[in-house]
Amino acid sequence: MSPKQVRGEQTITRLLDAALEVYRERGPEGFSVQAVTAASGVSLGSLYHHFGGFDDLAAALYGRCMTELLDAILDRLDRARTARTGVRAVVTAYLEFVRTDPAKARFIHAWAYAAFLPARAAVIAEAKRPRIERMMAWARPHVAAGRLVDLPDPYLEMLLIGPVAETARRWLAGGSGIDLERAERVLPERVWQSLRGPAG
Amino acid sequence: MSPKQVRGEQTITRLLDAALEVYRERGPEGFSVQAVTAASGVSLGSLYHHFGGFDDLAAALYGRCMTELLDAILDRLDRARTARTGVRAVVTAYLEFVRTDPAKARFIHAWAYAAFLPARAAVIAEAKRPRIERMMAWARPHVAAGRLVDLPDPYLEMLLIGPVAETARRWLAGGSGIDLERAERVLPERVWQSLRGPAG
DNA sequence: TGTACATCAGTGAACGCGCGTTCACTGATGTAC
DNA sequence: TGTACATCAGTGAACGCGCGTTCACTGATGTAC
Repeated sequence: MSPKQVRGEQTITRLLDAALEVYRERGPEGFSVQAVTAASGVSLGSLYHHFGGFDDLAAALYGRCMTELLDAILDRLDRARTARTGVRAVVTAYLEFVRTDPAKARFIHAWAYAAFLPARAAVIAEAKRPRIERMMAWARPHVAAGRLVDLPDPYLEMLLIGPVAETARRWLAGGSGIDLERAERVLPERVWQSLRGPAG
Repeated sequence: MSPKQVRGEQTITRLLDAALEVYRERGPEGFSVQAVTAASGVSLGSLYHHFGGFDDLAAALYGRCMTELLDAILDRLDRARTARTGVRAVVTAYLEFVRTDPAKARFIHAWAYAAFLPARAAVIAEAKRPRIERMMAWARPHVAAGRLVDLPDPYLEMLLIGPVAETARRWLAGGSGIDLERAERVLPERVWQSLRGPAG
């Protein structure tokens, strides 16, 4: 997890790449150490040299996927000028990410639940916090100006992410008549309506 | 799963009760056939007499929990007179359910993801469909009158359930500064804002 | 520049544990005449 | 009402598979003088 040589860094990358690939192709059932080592060409012992256990590898992959998702969102958010376009950008970026890379999205959603144990929850929160914080920092001036509703951060986040996260989950679970592109057209404005403040 | 004697019905109930209890006390890690048989006092063979496999038992438990949740919501919805109070009732009822019986809520959220396999997804959808349909039937006249926004059913559902589901998930995962009672005060009105139509 | 040593990285056979599942069986309940 | 038979329900020891993990080892890279 903290290699001292470049070679080690590369091995870790190869493992995480292979892990995602395994998950993409065989789903949660086929996601195992043996499958990952086979797919990566890295030996079992080497995997254990870099990770404390298989769960740590999964946590690392989760962190990587989550970081990508949040960065994709933040990238869009930075270019938004108004409160409304900002909110819409977040929703759109999330849905686009899911559509573009369903495997990563699926891993994120599936794995949030292995995160029941407090120990892992902390690691995960650590990866997310600075980026969520940036999102909230973006919101703050809009809240102050009354363009966004004045709520404690977590509830703002839930309203912003809830509908898209649920939509993603349903779509990833298959069927259920959800079309992501339609969601991209329909949801952003509605989420904005839930978040606009008295001056918005 | 379809017993021909009352005795069988009782055994199934005992198994499902025990399964929930095991899940409540030992979490997903400790959720196993052996644990369930031990907790229920029902023998392994008997469990397999009634269920095709352990997954089927889990699916049955999921169905039972989900039904309870949806019924709790529908019960509140039936007593709502306006579009606004209806939307608020759904949000409140969901959060109350989570607060009252976290184990059931946790099982629902955790298990929605074992449902990746199409076969099980169908079973689950079957349990939910009539009740979701009732929710949507409630919405339809309000949509027609312009009091609720005119969206295809799935997206309406996502906007209605998304923020609460995500809130529940976070709260169940522990920490993250979410207080359910505060959510009950704050979210309903915001969800309503996202769903109100031009005449609402 | 060369050598000796320490640390990091990688190897893969072997292991043990716990899981879901099976199976040959006994006991209880229902049914037909 | 009593008896014979069929089906349903329940039992628990035993099994095998696949999983994550360990470990004694070799090879590669970095460092000190």
